[in-house]
Amino acid sequence: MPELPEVETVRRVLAERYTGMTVTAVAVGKPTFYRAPPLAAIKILTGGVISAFKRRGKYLIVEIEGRGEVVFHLGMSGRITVGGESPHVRFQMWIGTEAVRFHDSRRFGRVGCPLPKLGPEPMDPEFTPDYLWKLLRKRSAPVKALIMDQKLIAGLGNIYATEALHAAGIRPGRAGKSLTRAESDRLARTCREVLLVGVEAGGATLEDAAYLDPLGRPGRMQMNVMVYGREDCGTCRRKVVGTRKSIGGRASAFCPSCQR
DNA sequence: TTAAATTCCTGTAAGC
DNA sequence: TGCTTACAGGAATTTA
Repeated sequence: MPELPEVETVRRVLAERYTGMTVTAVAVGKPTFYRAPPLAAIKILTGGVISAFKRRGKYLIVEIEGRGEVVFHLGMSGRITVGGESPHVRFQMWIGTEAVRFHDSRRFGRVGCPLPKLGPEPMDPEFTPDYLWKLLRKRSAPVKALIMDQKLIAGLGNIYATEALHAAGIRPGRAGKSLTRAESDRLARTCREVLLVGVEAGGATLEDAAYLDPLGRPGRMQMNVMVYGREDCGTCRRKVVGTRKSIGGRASAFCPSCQR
């Protein structure tokens, strides 16, 4: 599922290919994909010149010269492709002669939604060890739920939160306030690192809801995954412990040996 | 204020 | 083989 590195990879491909070009036409898919058609988005995009593709957390933003921005969220099964058919096309725009399509089988994605309030991204300057420490020290919620809360930190989903906690040697179910200052500092560093490695690798293409970039290319982050979706820990080879729907209503995994 | 539960939706996999 | 059921996921919304 697309998290920050996957969305960033999509953004880079689109920016490289289409910045400065005109959106010649727009079409929406089945009405069932929308509670209400994204009329404002259609109006902004149609005939507009793309000045930039931006990203905030897991949100992709298309900026149209002199008109404003249109926000996309890929949800968990959302994909953007250049050309490419599927029964799940919910939005498409023609840029030059190419059709850029938004597919979304599970319909958790959004087109033309408002950009919500988001916390800093782990690579932002304001995401300091102090910032994370102040956030965790008074909270009783599981640390994994806290670092996945987009209002607090933007960009981490289940895969990267799981990996950051593993790299920091912290169990996901621990209360935020149970972490020591040293653990919190370590986690601040690993949150940033896993995302940077993810971006560098072009995202993670795992078996479930496999992510591909707009040109159909897989990412390479799965090579670096140590616990998420694995049977054995990539560090010590011991059996990974998985729990379902336990933390923040989501499945969790950790290595009982590396994460004390 | 915070935390937990519920909702949305469908492809996939497991079980009978 | 064909059917039913449970479950995964992000974020908005509701309830406690």
